[in-house]
Amino acid sequence: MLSMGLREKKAQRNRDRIIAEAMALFGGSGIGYESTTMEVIAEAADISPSTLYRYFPTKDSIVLASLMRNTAKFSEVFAQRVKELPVERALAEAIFAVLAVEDAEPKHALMVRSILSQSPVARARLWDYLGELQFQLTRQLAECLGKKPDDLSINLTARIALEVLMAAADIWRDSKGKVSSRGTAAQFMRLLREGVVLFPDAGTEDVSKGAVLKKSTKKSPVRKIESRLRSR
Amino acid sequence: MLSMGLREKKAQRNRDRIIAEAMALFGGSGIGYESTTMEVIAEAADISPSTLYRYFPTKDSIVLASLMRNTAKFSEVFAQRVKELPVERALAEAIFAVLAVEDAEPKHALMVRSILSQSPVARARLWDYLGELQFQLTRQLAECLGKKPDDLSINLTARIALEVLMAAADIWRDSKGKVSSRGTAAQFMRLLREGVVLFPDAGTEDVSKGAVLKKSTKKSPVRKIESRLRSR
DNA sequence: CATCTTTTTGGTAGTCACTGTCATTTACTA
DNA sequence: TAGTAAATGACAGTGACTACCAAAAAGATG
Repeated sequence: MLSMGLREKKAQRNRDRIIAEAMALFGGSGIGYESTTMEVIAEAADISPSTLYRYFPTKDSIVLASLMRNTAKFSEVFAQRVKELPVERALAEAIFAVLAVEDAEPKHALMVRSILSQSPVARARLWDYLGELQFQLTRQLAECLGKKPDDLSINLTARIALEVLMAAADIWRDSKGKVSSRGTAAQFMRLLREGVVLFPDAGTEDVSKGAVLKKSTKKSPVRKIESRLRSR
Repeated sequence: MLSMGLREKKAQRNRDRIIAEAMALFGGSGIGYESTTMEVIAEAADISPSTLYRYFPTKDSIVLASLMRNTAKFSEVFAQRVKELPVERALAEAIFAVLAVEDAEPKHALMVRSILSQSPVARARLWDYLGELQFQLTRQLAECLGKKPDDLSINLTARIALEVLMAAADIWRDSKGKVSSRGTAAQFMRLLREGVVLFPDAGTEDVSKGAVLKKSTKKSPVRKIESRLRSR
């Protein structure tokens, strides 16, 4: 019961075969993402279109399956490293780990990026997936630091971490693999550490008037609560 | 010649009518995004499907047109304010300006967000649009600060600014409009200013070995702002 | 091994977003 | 008023994706 039966083995074989054939058709020496129909993919993988749709409900899910093999590293590495390292180090290493995978297989990574640039829907899926990653990371960070998941500083940190990851990958892709993505990420981290952030340290109050958080009441004369809330 | 002829007037009327009818059908008391076919929209707007496709090449472009009316404020306000204010203030005001528009029309904003959650393709378009915004902002910032557009600190600043904008909007949406988006944005800015950023100040080099960028040889002054690292 | 059940597969028909073409109508112009 | 260029609408596709049903394959049971 524990070992895979003939059924599951076949299914796994089919899944791998579909991804391989599809990616070959999509990028590189193939015919491009848009002009590769699901029928063609099915034919290349020796199954019927119906069955293909049963394995992958949408065309872009094939690309996503390929992409997730890389990004899955993130949460994994972070969860492991955070046990023995300070949070910020674990975060950095998780970022480097994902980028290292892409560095190791530049052809595959560039192909995925190429497909992404061809298909808005694929991009949408990636975005959704990043949202999930962010959600997950937020919870992990909250747990490590003993804060609530809806803490704004946690939220911001998770967002920025993933933004650094994406930014480094973007710049790497734009340079066609010439600049090291890990180097770029390291520079971003240094910039963050040094405080490049361009935000005013005063005067935001008048612009964001009425910016009271949560259930703070409608009592108008409590302007000072604002500063108390934000000074923490 | 300069004044709009009958043709352009009619076209404008059609555009407005299409957007209005479509948005009514998509959200709120309508029948939802997916189940509203282009044919139905055409019928509601009193034109043929062919003509509808001539006005809006894709279904999601109708949503996007509605969304852009808000986000267009960003570059506009920034370009204007940066003339008389320091860059960081102008950036903050641009963010607040966009959020203010959403605050002013919460029903419309929530509807757009609802549609976005229904359609991956619409999300993809929004993402693409954000990419353009980021590109534009990067150039604007570079010009203001006298740096090259491919400067990493510029790149990072633009990304973070838009991330703050999106984050505030996200949180506002998740709270169904209860928390002030401008207040949240202000808090994010404060956190950034105080240096919440969780990144190590040493040891990144060994992980990102070989990560040498153009002029990265320049060793920067080590400012340890990190003393305030969130260790609570 | 034969039989029964469950899962997997393939085929068929349909919906809908979107494209291309072409004749017709409509707004502008000489 | 006639002529031109643009806008429109009808029609016929293509391709992603869905729903449905019958046949084949895998597993369980006698």
